[in-house]
Amino acid sequence: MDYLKSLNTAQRDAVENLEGPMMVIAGAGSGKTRVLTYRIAHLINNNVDPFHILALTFTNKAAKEMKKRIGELVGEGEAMNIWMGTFHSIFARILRMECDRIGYPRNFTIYDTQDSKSLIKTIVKEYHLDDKLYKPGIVYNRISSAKNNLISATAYAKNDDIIADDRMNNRPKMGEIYMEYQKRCFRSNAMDFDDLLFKTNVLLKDHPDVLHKYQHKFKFILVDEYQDTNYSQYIIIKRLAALNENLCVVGDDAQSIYGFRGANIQNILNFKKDYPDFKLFKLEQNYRSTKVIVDVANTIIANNVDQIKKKVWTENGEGDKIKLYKALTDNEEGRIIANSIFENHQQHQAKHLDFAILYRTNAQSRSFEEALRKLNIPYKIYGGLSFYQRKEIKDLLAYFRLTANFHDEESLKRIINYPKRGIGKTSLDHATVAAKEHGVSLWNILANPDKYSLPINNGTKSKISDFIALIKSFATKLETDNAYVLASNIASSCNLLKELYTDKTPEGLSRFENVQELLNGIKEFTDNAPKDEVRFLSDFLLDVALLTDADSDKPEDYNKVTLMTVHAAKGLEFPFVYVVGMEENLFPSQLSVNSRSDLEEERRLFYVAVTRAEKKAFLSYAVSRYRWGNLTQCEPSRFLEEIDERFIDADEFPAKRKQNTAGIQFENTANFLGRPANRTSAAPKKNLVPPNLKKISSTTGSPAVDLEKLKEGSNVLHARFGKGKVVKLEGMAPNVKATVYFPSAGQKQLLLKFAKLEVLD
DNA sequence: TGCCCGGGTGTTTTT
DNA sequence: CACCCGGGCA
Repeated sequence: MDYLKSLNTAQRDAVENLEGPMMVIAGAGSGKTRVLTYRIAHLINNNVDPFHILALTFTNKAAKEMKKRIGELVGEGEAMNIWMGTFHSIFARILRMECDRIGYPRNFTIYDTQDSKSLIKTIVKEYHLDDKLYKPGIVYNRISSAKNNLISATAYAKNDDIIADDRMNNRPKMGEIYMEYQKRCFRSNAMDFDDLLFKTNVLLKDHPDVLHKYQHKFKFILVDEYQDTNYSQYIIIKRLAALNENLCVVGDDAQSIYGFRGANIQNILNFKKDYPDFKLFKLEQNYRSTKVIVDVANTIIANNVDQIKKKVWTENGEGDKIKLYKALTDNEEGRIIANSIFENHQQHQAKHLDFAILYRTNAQSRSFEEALRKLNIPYKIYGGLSFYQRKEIKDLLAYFRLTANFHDEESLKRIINYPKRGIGKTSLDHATVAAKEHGVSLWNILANPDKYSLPINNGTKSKISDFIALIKSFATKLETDNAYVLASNIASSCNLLKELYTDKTPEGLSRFENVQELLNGIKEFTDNAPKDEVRFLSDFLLDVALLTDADSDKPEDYNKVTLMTVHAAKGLEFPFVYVVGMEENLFPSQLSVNSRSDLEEERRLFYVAVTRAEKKAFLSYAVSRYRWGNLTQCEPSRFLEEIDERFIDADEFPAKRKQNTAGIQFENTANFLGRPANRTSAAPKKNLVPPNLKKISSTTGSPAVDLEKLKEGSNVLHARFGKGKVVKLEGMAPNVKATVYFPSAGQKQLLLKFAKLEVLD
C-alpha cells in the first residue's frame, strides 16, 4: 500500500479510519480529493466490495475524475462498481427503480428549471394572478426552498407561519400555486430537481423495506463538499447511514457558497449531535499555493464571524505578491487582464490552460472575451447558456422526452406546433381547459378528443391525431431500437432537421450543427455501452437531464484560458488566477451587502476565488462599467481593504471606502433615479419587498435607509412589523441603531445597516 | 395564425 | 444594452 506513504499524518489518519462516523474538515488545497480517493481505494483493498460504497459528489465531473483516479489505484473494474455521482443523479437512478412504490411510473421525466418556471407561469396565468407579483423565478425559488426543507405542498398550505409570511409578502396564493404545481408535475409524470431529493426522502421514510435494502447496500457512505448540502440531502444521508454509521463527510465551512440554494452550514454542526462519538480530522496543510496566497486567504476569511477555527498553512515558497490592477472601465479591465496573460504566458513559459479568469457574474465575461480574441489568446467560457438549454436542443429533446413519456406537458406544448403543423393556440387552450376539468394529462385529452368532446373542428382534429400517431410510432421502438437509432429516426421524421437546414443564416447554421452534435453525443453514449448491454433512449434521457456543460470537456478545448464564475471554479486549481470585478455591488453583490450572513457568504466566495491560485493571484477592479446599458461609477470592493497592503503589488491603493452604509445606499438610489422616468412607476412596489426572506426578494432593489431623512419621530415602514415611529436614534454610521415603536409588534431595536426601513415622511 | 414592433425588464451564483 | 413577451395588424 505504497499510496499511504505519500500522505501526511492527518491525511493518512483519515484514510486509515475505515469505520464509524467521521468528518474531515479540509482547508483549501489541503488534498481533500486525494484523501477521498485514497480512502475509497483503501476500503476496497481492505476487502470492502465496491458495490457497497456510495460516494456523493457535488458535480458529475468530480465523480468522473475521482472514479478515474480510484481506478488507477485499484483497477478500473473495481472502480466501476462504486456508486458515485451527485445526489441528484444517484437518487434519480434509485427513484427510477423504486418509484412505483410512491406511485410514479418508471418513465418519469425530469423537469429542468426552465420547464418548472414555464409550468409555474402557466399556472399563474390560469389562476388569473398578477404575474408581476408572482414572477416564475420568485415562485420557483419559494417552492424550491420549501422542498429542500422537506415541506410538502400540503404542509406548506396548512402552516400558519408560512401563510402569515406569504400574506405579509403580499403573495397569499403561494400555497395554492405550490399545490397545483405538484399536481401538474404528477399528472405530467414529471419530477423537478428538488423532487429527486424530496421524493427520495418520501420513499425512504414511508417504505422501510426499501430503506433497509439501501442501508444494507450502502455499507460505506462518503459525502464530498458536505458544507454545501441542504436539509433534504442531510436527511437522506442520515437515513441511509443509520444502520451502519460508516459515514465519512468531507468539507470546508470556509468554502460554503451555496447558501442561496438552501445549503445549510448547520449540517456540519448537526453532525456532532447526530454522531457524538464521531472522529474529526482536520487537514490544514496546503499543498497548492504559495505562502502569500495562503496568508492572504487566511486574512480574508478571518473577517467572518461564522467559522470553524482552523489554521491553513503551507511549506511552499513565499511567492510573488498579489498584483492589483485598477482599470478605468470594464473594457480596459479586459485589455489589462488579456495583456497580463499574454506577458505571463511568455515570461513563465506557461500554457494557456494555466490561466483562469474568475468573475462574480456570467455577464462580466464579455470584455475579457473581446480582449482575449484581439490578442489571439484561445479561451473557453464555462457557464452561461448551457448546451442543453439551447432552444434547438431543448426542442429535439422534447421529442425524445414526449416519446418516452406521453404525459410530459412541457415537452408536448413545446413541440406540438413546432415545426408548424397547424395546431394553434386556440385548440391547445381548449385542450388545457379540458385537462384541468377532468384532471388528466394534456396528452390524454388530445389523444381522445371525442371522449372529452373538444370543441375543435375536424381539420384540426386530424392534424392532432397525426401528431399523436407520430409520437406513438416513435414510442413503439423505445425498447427495440438503441438510443442512437431511435434518436436519429425521430430527428429526421419530425422535420426539425429539415426546418433548421433550410435556415442558412449563421445562427441557423450553428443551430443545425448543435443538433448534429447532440446526435453525435447520443451515438457516443450508445457506443459506450458495456458489453451485453444495449442503451436505450430513456437511458440517455435520464443522463441528460442532470448533465451540465461543465461535464462535457471537449478535446479541442484543451490548453485554453478558462473563463468562469467563482462558483463554477470550486474544486479547481490554476497556476495563474485573475479575480476580476472587485467592486462594491458586484463582488460583494449588491443583493448581499445588507445582511451579515449574506456578506459572509460573499467573502467565502472571495476566499474560494483566491485559493484557486497555485503560483500567482491577480485582482482587478474598474472605476466605471456598463450596467444595464449605462455607464455606472464603481467603488473598489471592501474585500480589497481586508487584505494587508504588504501582500499587494499595486501602483495605487484603492481609497478606503467610506465607512458609511448610508453612503453606499445613496449610490444605489442615484442609480435607480438615473434610469428612464417611466421606470419610477415600478417604485411603489418596493414596499412589498420583504427584506427578511431574501429567497423571494424582488429584484427591484431594497429601499434605502435614508439617514438624511430619518429623524427621531419619523414615521417608517418595516416589511415585517408594518408602520412604526422612531423613538430614538443612537450610534455612529454604519452602526446607527434605531429604537422604533410598532403598534403591531411593540418596541424594536433595529440596526439600520441590516433592517430595511422606508421613511414615510 | 403569424409576424413585427415596442415596451418593459433584467444581473447573482446551479444540480 | 439585449432579450422576451404581448399586443396589434396583415
